[in-house]
Amino acid sequence: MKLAAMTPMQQSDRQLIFDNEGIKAFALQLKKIRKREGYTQSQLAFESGIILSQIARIETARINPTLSTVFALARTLNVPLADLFAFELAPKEK
Amino acid sequence: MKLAAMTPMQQSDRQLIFDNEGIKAFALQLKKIRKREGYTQSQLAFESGIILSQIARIETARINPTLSTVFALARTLNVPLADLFAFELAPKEK
DNA sequence: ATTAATTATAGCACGTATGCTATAATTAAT
DNA sequence: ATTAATTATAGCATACGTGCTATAATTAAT
Repeated sequence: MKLAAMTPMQQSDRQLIFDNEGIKAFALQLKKIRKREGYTQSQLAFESGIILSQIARIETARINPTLSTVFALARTLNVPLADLFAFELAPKEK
Repeated sequence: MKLAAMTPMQQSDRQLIFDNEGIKAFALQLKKIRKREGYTQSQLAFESGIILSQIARIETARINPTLSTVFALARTLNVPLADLFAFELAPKEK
């Protein structure tokens, strides 16, 4: 029996967005600033309350972090938010 | 019978962060820039692909948006990311 | 005052961010 | 070469962001 026959397997038509380009750019930016400020992932994790594995996931662009997470990192690194976002997004082609 | 007796009701000890202050500041900033750029929520929704209700939720600081969402908004509004984050977070007290 | 436009709220389903814990892989130090 | 430190990966449970649809509330226009 074919698997498809028993499992409906209907995928959602609705698409969530994962902005690969932006997420990668942010990952780089965070890593850069973290090092610039002399933090290891481990220290940053401890002081910010964001778990280490999560910081690694962010810096390797595996996930799409929330603002609260980013805010916690910026606060700990003691840098303006704008610093973490000082990179260019490719403009939307219309 | 007491409700507590039948339902375990054990809440997770783990705490997720919702940075109320930051989320509120971002909400204001988005609203400000959206208007400055002459967009209604509805237009912004349509062009960015972010659903209207979601934009309202963001501007009323009900949710903690993801970076991909913010990136989509910045792209549509055609403003640098740093603009959306041009506000101060209260420094972390240690 | 009515009507239209805009913004806000509500509830649901689904996907995924996060915390947690453990381990592997990589890099730095000795 | 070993050891230590740092970073990356994995799998799970839980919370919650997002899309979707519908409706209410508010504000602007006539």
